This record gives sequence, structure tokens and C-alpha cells, in this order.
Amino acid sequence: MPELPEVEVVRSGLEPAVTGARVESVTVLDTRSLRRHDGPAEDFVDRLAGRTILGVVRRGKFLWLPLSADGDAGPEALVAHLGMSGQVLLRDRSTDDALTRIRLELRHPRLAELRLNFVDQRIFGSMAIDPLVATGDGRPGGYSGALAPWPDAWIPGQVAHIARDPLDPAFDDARFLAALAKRRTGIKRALLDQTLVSGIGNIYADESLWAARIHFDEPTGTLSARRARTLLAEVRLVLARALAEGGTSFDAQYVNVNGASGYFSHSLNAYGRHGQECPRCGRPLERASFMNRNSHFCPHCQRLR
DNA sequence: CCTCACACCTGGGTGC
DNA sequence: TGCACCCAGGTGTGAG
Repeated sequence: MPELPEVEVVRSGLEPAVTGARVESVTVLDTRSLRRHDGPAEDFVDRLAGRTILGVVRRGKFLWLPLSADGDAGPEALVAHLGMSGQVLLRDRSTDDALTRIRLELRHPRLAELRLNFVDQRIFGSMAIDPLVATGDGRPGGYSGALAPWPDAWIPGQVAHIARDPLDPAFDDARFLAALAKRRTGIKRALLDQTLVSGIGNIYADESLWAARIHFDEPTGTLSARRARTLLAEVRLVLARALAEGGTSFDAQYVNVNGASGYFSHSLNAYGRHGQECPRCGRPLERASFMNRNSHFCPHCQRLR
């Protein structure tokens, strides 16, 4: 479940159920879902089994579950990225899901036994055990909700290069705007670059650009500081609204930890609406090929300057 | 260092 | 029904 709102729906669903739970057993059904793990599947299983989950943290589209100490190893976390089609489903111990790639059996002190199925059709997502490293700015590594004994200024090594997301209180607006102004590329490319700002994918890039009336291919070099600030504000509004509606779902693939879909697809103004009327000006929205995917926009409201 | 093209993958839906 | 084809919301890597 890809973009920030959908991943946050997963994070917030996992948090009360897995915080404090012990990992009783781990089954790797497809080793390709360990693409991000540095080592063989046996190493993943050995390092995860028996440990207790301390919380659930998210930065952008990355999730990680800090783990209790294990011998001489430094602080580590179970990292999960959902890629294009990943799901994390909480089930009872008798329920299986098609396309489950990794299965964890958990025991929670109050909620007792449960099963966590990592499901992924395309296998662009993956799990990993990764050492935690100190954040560069001393601020919390990501968002961990209210329950966890975080915030701690730690982040998995493999996530450290990802920028903070626009809903993170430690996101530095001035730094982002300065970095954006230095780029020599199109604005949508920049929005999708997770090392510049994280959490935005194809849907919310198109929605934010539509809201800010900016063409997806407008060069970052000609975007005024004022319009860039407007765009950042619209990004935040779009992400927050989508989050409030439980994320965007077009089909059964993008669901929360209980398998339920969000409602934001009903609130989309541009994404997937090519051929239909622009909700603002009434003229037809268009779709254009861009970066091996599609961009949805209003050619009247979003003119290339 | 920055930018961009490309590789990595499957199965559900659609149309003939 | 069967089957070929199309499509999908992301990230890491390496060339230039």
C-alpha cells in the first residue's frame, strides 16, 4: 500500500496490536521478499524469532518495528516497505492469505496469539532486519504514534537517506524549498524523489499539483518561491485529507491491517479522472505518459509556463 | 554530485 | 471458457 496515507493507516493499525508482542516464529515463504535484508533467509529468521516488538515507526513510505536487544547486537529494527502491492494483515492463527510471502506468529501479553501476514503480489516490497543508526539532526527518526516508548533519534541504516515527510514536525520547510530551487528537473520528478521529500507517490503528486495549479513538467528552476510554498501547503492538505479518510483504494489491494479499504478514491480530483470534467473549471482532464507511468492533470488550470 | 533510464516482478482485469 | 495482452500506487542502481 504505497503512499504515505496508506502506510500510516497500516502503522496506526499495527501499533496497538504488536507493540509489546513477542515474535514466536517466522516463516519465509518467498525469499524474494527479503530483497532488502543483508543476508540469507535463515539469518532473517534467527535474528527475528524470540524478540519483542517495541513500537511501530514510519518515515514516508517506510515502516520499521524497533526490536528488543539481542545479545551483543546493537539496536535493530524489522523494516518493511510495501512497494507497489504490499499488505500487512493481522489475522488469527488459523487464517491464511493468498500471496503471503512472510508470516510471523506473535504473542501479545494482553491480546494473546495473532499472526502477521506480509502479502505482496509484485514483490517490489520487502522486509529486513537492519541496524538502527542515529539520526543526523537528533530528532526522532519518524512518526511512532502515542503508545510507543519512542520517540528516539534512531533510524534504520537503509532508511537514513530518505528525507523526512511533510507531516513530520521535524520537516524543515526552508531546507526543502532551498533544495528544490537548486534542482534542474521537472516539479513532479522532484516531488517523487524520496531523498528530497518523502511519502509522495504518483497519486498524491498528481493531486497536489492539481490543487496548486502547477503542470507536472514545470521546471523547478522557474517555479517561484511563492508557488513552491503553495505546493508544499497543498501536499500537506492532500496527505492529511487522505489520511483522515483512511487512504485511497481502487480495489482490494490497498487495505488496512484488517483488510478494509479507505475512502479517499471518492475525493480524488485529478488522479485516474482523465476524460472527466475538471472539478474546478469543467474542462476535460487529460492523462499523459511520464516516467513510465501516467500523469493526470487539467490542461487549462495547469499550464506549462 | 546530479539526473535519468532501466531493472525488478506478479496476477487480476479486460477484450477478443 | 480460454488466452493474450495490459496495467499497477516504488525504489535501487549505474551510466553519463
